[in-house]
Amino acid sequence: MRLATWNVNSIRARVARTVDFAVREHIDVLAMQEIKCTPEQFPYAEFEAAGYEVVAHGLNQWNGVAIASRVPIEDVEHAFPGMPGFAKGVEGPEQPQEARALGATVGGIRLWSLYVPNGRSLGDPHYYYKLDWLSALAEHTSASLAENPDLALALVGDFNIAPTDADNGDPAVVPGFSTHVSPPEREAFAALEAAGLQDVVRPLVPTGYTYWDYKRLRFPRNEGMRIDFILGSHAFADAVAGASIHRDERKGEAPSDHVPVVVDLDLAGPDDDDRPMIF
DNA sequence: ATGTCCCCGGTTCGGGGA
Repeated sequence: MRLATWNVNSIRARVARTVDFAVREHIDVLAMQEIKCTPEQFPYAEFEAAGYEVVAHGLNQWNGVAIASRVPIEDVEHAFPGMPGFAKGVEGPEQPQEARALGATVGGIRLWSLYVPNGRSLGDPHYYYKLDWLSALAEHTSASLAENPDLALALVGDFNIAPTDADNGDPAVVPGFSTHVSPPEREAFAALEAAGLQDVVRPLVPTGYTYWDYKRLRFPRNEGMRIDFILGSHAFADAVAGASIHRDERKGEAPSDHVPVVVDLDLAGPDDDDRPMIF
């Protein structure tokens, strides 16, 4: 099975590109972030014509997450337990949850398509929201794996954190002044690993960015960031047979500012490979 | 160069977000 994650930066603006990629790369399950639409607005027809079922979670023009799959999508959740909410100028527990997490079981994997809050700037209420959100995510991960240590759990998406200095090539993102690289954010990312997850792509693709700002020629200069990840439990990681970061998807007409991250999985069970066999 | 791109409201532009 082939699993991908991609912050598409508006699915309506990029549906042809997104489906073309999924078909061309034989993606079985595609987790998307920043669909920027409601389920009513989602362009289902293009995905269905290519053989994908879609579950979408979006509340308005902001955020939004979805999963497209060629295998059945089951047990959908629109937030993980304990997920904090946020609203500008609103304090306390009455803050509404945003459309940043979509959980589903696909092909025996418990999958979360995640769009971690950006943080905006150090000290901004959104920055503390980001840290709280990640802390709750680590709590949920710990609880899930405590209940079933052999769960094939995958947290995928845009984490909005560059875990190491090598993951930041954007000269505007300055340690000490910028989000994405601050010690608390990196500690929050490490806490996900401590909860029982590992970055299954980095051992196979040690270098490379997944995002380049639209501004200031960041892509031609290759001044990007590695902020999109596939984190898996040991049962998931054991099935990983390959990985790739599709840098070319940042090229051409009207690209997203992020590119797809892909893993190939060797899963137990019946042959789920839809590619033609060649002898 | 606050340098781009996307959404919305309700319209040819400003605001918000990343």
